[in-house]
Amino acid sequence: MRMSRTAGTAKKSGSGLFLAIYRAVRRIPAGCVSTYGAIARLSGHPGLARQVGYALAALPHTSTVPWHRVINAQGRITLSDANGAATTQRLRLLAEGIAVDGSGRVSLREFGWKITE
DNA sequence: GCAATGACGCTCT
DNA sequence: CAGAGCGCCATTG
Repeated sequence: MRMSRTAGTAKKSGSGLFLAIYRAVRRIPAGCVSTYGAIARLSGHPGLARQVGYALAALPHTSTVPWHRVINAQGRITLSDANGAATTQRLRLLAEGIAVDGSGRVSLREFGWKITE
């Protein structure tokens, strides 16, 4: 595992939750998107969908976690967008071949990650 | 230890 | 499909 522990706040928090979430997000194959609830569930913490977003929010730039592939169950990009992160995510998804409309909506029906492994 | 917050999920309208 | 309300739980002040 890459030293993603550089997650400043996350590393200090010492909660395995963050690490578990990061691992689940990394599990997402390219060209697919997953939901916070799914990540929480895959990470072994069902119901902690909110904390998934919290963990990603604390995610450092040095991390190789494809957080942009994580969206809400509605297939919508819900981000604080304090620094234009939402825009970044939209661009990244488009780069992955994922169709995102002007409202930041993605077709989970088409790109929603399906555990096929 | 309590109160407030948040990149959420689900149901109803 | 869009909007509003309620519930869940960990992190932070």
